[in-house]
Amino acid sequence: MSGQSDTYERILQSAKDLIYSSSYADVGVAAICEKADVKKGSFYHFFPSKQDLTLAVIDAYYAELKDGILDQAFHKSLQPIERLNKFIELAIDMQTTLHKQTGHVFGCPFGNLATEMATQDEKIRKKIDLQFKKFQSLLRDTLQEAVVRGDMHNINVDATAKAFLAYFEGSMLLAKTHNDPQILRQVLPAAAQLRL
Amino acid sequence: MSGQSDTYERILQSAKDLIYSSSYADVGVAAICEKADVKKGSFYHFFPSKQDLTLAVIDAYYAELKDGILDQAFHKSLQPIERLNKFIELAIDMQTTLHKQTGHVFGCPFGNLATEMATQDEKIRKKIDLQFKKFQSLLRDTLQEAVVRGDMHNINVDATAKAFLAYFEGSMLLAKTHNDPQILRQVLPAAAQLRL
DNA sequence: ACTTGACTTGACTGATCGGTCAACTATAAT
DNA sequence: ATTATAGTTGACCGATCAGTCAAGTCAAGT
Repeated sequence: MSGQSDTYERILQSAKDLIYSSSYADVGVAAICEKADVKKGSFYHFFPSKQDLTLAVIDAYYAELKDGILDQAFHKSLQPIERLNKFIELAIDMQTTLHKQTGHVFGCPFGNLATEMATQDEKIRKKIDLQFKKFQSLLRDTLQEAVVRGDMHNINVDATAKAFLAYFEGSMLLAKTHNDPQILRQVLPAAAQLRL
Repeated sequence: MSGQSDTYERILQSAKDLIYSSSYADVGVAAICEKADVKKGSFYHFFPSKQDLTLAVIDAYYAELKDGILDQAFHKSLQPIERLNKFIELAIDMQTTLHKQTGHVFGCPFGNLATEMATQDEKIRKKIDLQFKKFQSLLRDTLQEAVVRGDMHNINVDATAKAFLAYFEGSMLLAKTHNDPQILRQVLPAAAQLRL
């Protein structure tokens, strides 16, 4: 009744954490099984392939993002531009917390996976592309609401949403490459000022 | 006299192309050797490890970028802001050409490698971070020149340079994820308008 | 002629890769 | 009690991984 089996969830969780903190190619099925305390045979009972697991991981990424950040930041009680600022703030906090705990800036799970897999696995690329589109819609709607309220004039909401996401992903990459979340505090807030 | 040996260069070239078009983990030493028509023993005569090869590949990336784009775009005959626009234009052209030839948008070689390796290999992370810093200096100097000329006022040239690079890298990632260079034409030109 | 050192070759290592499979257990419906 | 189904287990597959090594070629220096 309550969702999938325990084993399934443990595999998914382990894969999500391991792939996020390193990469798709570097995390083997054996490592995922060990972390989940599951034998390889059980793994292939629930997932036909490593690719299928990864597709499920992408959904798990989005669910986690939604529960952890999106629902808070894009709450209707906030004014549209405040939502963008809240999202930026929460994203910085999360990367900062992770950095304190692990010593690493891991960046965006979607961006990481897309960078590695986009030219290698069409199914995975398309699925991440879809998540990006979902988030862009959220941004576009928020920007449109700001326009209606009179907070913005003469902007292309679609292009501005894309620009926001691009700037966000690039900032994450810079912080990851420098392994310093402070970079985010310096550049990321400007994302909410973007106007195309 | 004329640089390194032929074998060395062939290994470096093959590795550069293969890693750029897929990833570090996915490209094995065997594949690099086969493409370079070199036996594995010879590979390890020139490179102590795959990591050392990758460090050399990063330098090769920058050399190619310099010869192919930077020297043209940041030529002194252009006004500072024109240099930024020229860089953007050349980068779009290159990704568009590659897409026509291969059917894929590969994005930025530094961004790709950094995303994959930053949390896994400290030497590689630091080396890519250094290339980013070099490019940021180029941007900062260009922006400073624009300020001196009176084309920009009251901007933080250092933060703006970082923002430019972040926006650039994120745009590349979006184009790669969507496998469509048109995205670059829509969002990338706005990079030259960034002001922090 | 002899030595040196750069370079090449191919066979090899142990470990790990993603994935398979037959046998086994536990649960629940009939 | 019997059967069917879901889930588990551990051994196993061929391929590939990064890296090693002894033996050899070859050209330059003496």
